[in-house]
Amino acid sequence: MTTTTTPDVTRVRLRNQRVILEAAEWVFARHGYRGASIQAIAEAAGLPKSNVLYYAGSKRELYVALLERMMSRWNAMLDDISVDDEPAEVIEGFIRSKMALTRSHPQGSRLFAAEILQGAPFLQEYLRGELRDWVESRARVFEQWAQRGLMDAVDPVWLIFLVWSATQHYADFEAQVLGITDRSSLADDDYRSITDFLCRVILKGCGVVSRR
Amino acid sequence: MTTTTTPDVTRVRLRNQRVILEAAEWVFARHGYRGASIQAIAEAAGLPKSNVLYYAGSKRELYVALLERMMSRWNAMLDDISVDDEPAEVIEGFIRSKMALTRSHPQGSRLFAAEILQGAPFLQEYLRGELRDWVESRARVFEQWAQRGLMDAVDPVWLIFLVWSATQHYADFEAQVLGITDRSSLADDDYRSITDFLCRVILKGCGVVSRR
DNA sequence: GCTGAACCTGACCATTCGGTCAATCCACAC
DNA sequence: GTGTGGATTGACCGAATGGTCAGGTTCAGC
Repeated sequence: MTTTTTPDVTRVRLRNQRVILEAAEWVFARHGYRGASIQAIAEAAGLPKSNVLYYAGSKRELYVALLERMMSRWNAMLDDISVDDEPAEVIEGFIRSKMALTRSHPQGSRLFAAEILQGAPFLQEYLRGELRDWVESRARVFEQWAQRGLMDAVDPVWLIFLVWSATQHYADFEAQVLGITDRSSLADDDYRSITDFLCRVILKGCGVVSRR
Repeated sequence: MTTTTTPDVTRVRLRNQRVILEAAEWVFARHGYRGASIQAIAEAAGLPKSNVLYYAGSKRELYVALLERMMSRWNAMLDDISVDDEPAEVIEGFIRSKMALTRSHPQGSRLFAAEILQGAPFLQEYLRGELRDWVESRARVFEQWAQRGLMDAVDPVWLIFLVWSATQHYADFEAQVLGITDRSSLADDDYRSITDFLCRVILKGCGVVSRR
């Protein structure tokens, strides 16, 4: 079984790494990179501080690992589209997949928000690289749709930001949403209601017409 | 030259308090409550740490003072409306005033975001109190407008959150917006373009009709 | 049951944290 | 001058920070 230099991937290793990542995501999302302490992460994970550092290496490595995990989830969502696709389907799918990501990984969304809030020191490259390319390629398709009269001629970049912000909100500002709506948590029904609302308003607001 | 109980020594006091508040808002917005250090605030203000504490009292007092300043700006924006008002005017004014707040006080917006991200420990009361009341009173008006056929029957609370999130985004996620759009800052023209986009899409998306 | 690698962790380190305090500075009224 | 009261700040405190390390335990493979 033993083959390379990397330590054996034991069951206990996987379990501890998972526990540590979950705890760290929670603490980093709540308090940001600087505000998070390894001691707090260790307590959330139910492990001694030394044990956390044994697996994580360092605070920075742990943080970067979490960002990379979240970025890979983002990338899995960023499918490509073609001008021949159906605008309504694409934009609705865009909203729904982004909302699903917010719903399934609220901690990761908040971690991302905290990273951007501090000026995105670890994500500059990603933002100015592949994410920008993805936005621009989508923007070109939206513009072509507008030229063909399939939707209004709105700025496609602002439209993308609108979808991102409107969905992201329910993770990042959850405390505000819960406080104002007098809930202790958002249920599946709430998310369905919000998603339907956003699809309806944004599609109509952009004048998206179905080709069918 | 006024010679009452407060001599012009207060000028020094006011100046330092202002400088400290600005520096603290920047650091707190970037790193959150825990992640911000008084030393960092002092350096940003160009003052010794002791001097910052002399005026601020404590880290907590400084943070609370900043939150209160930001909340008073929020409240100044939260005008009341009546069912007899013009829906298009009210909602457009709502979007524009929120966007203006984002534009004029991005640091304060980010501070607010960081506070919510950490679970709003200092703002629970405000969120569950006057802000909730304001949202509910607005929501009732929106519902009446929908009953009268002046706009679509969308959930008014989700609509309010949509406006908040879409505008807030350009302060909180500024680093992302700048990275993706390849800008070094957002100009007045950009803000005008974004605001017009949001008014157009959201008004149309809610089916707001003018009574005129 | 032996062995070695992986796992675990209390003790420790230098630095930074929020905060205190006494000494000093300084502008102005007397 | 001299007193006065706020403004200033370096020195200092105990606690917490990220990180290291030595010495221990556990356990699978032989």
